[in-house]
Amino acid sequence: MTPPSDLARRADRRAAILEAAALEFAVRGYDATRAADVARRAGVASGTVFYHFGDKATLFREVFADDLPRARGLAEEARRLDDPVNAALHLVDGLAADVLVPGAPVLAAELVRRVGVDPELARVVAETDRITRGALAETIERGVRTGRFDPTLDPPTAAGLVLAMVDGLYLGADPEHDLRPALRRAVAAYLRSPDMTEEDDDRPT
Amino acid sequence: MTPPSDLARRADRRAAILEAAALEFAVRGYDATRAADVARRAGVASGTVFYHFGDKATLFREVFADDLPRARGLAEEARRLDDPVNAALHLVDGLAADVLVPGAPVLAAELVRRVGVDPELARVVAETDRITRGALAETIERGVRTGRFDPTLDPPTAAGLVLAMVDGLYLGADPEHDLRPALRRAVAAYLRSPDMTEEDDDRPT
DNA sequence: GTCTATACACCGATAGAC
DNA sequence: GTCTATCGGTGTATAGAC
Repeated sequence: MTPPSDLARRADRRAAILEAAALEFAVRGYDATRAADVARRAGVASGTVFYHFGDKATLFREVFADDLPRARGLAEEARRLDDPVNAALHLVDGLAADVLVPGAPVLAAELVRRVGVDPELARVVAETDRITRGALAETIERGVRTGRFDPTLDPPTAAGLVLAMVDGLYLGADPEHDLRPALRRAVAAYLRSPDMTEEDDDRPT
Repeated sequence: MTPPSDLARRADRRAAILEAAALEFAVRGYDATRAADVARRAGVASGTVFYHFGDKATLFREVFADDLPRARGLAEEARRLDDPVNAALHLVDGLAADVLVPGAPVLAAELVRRVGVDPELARVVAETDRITRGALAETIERGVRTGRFDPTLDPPTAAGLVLAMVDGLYLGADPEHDLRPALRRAVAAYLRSPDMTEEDDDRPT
């Protein structure tokens, strides 16, 4: 259980600020979110935010800190799935997991913009992208080789397109209509070998 | 030719400011772009920017002023194409026309964010979206009815997914790799009736 | 570690000369 | 119509008390 109080308290504070920051960034965007807003929502003073994170840019980066390990895990899982169709759809499901969380469109949009401004953030995002893109391209290549996918597909290009589809879902994200089932279907149709007319590619999440 | 000098000069100035604004917004984003930046690039004084556009929010909105008429024109063209496949791909081509212009990702991201902040902008974007989405859904419905498309497709949902794909292309936009050909292929594969194994859907831009 | 209070920089928008 | 000059509002980050 490790020493309870102080270390845990510190982590709690950090986590509270981080959660508040994610929420505020997601509704107001980066610039419009003031440190005071985050502090109020987290129930701390504005100075405390800076004590823990140094500056606002770092706070924003930390909101996305989990993405990289998550991407690694997802890539690993995909590699373990024998069927390329299942593997590709598993990647898509994992990447699109958060599309319906409120504020996702704004948060995604802000991420795109901040990447052009914050080189450290760009580095992390590029690495995450490299892993995801690699896993997807690898999966597609596997499908092409085994005849399950359209042999005229260029795996890196196809991977790029599938990733773009997922990104697009984040932008439009309407909580009323979950487009993820349609996305699965479209991805499957795009990748599938043209001569496999009938094939069941449904799979429970 | 209409009276040359003053009226034309005014329009030129406006256009110059608008072009400068689009460029600046596309690289720095909305908040980080100062009126002075736009003014400098346009070769005018900062006060002149406010004289022509009133405030920064209006300036940003005006950058997208062309989108609505463009959407109307595109929808009209699609309606005139008999073949649903050609019509759908024509819409996709038109919507994705600007993916490769430098700064497109940031501009697209900023648009998403500003829509949540500027109700007037939201109104215009919603109207543009309504037109595009309607034309696409209508086209898909036509394709389903005539047996060219997958009969299990729900036209509004499918339209939403196709629009999301296009949006996704704007986000990732890498000038090195034009994903639009892959997009055309994916859209065609997604919509196409599963029992039409062999079909030529290529068409010059 | 966390708070309060504030210094300092910055930028949108305006006023008024030309 | 366009410029120069400036003001007011705002928000990051820090300094120092507790």
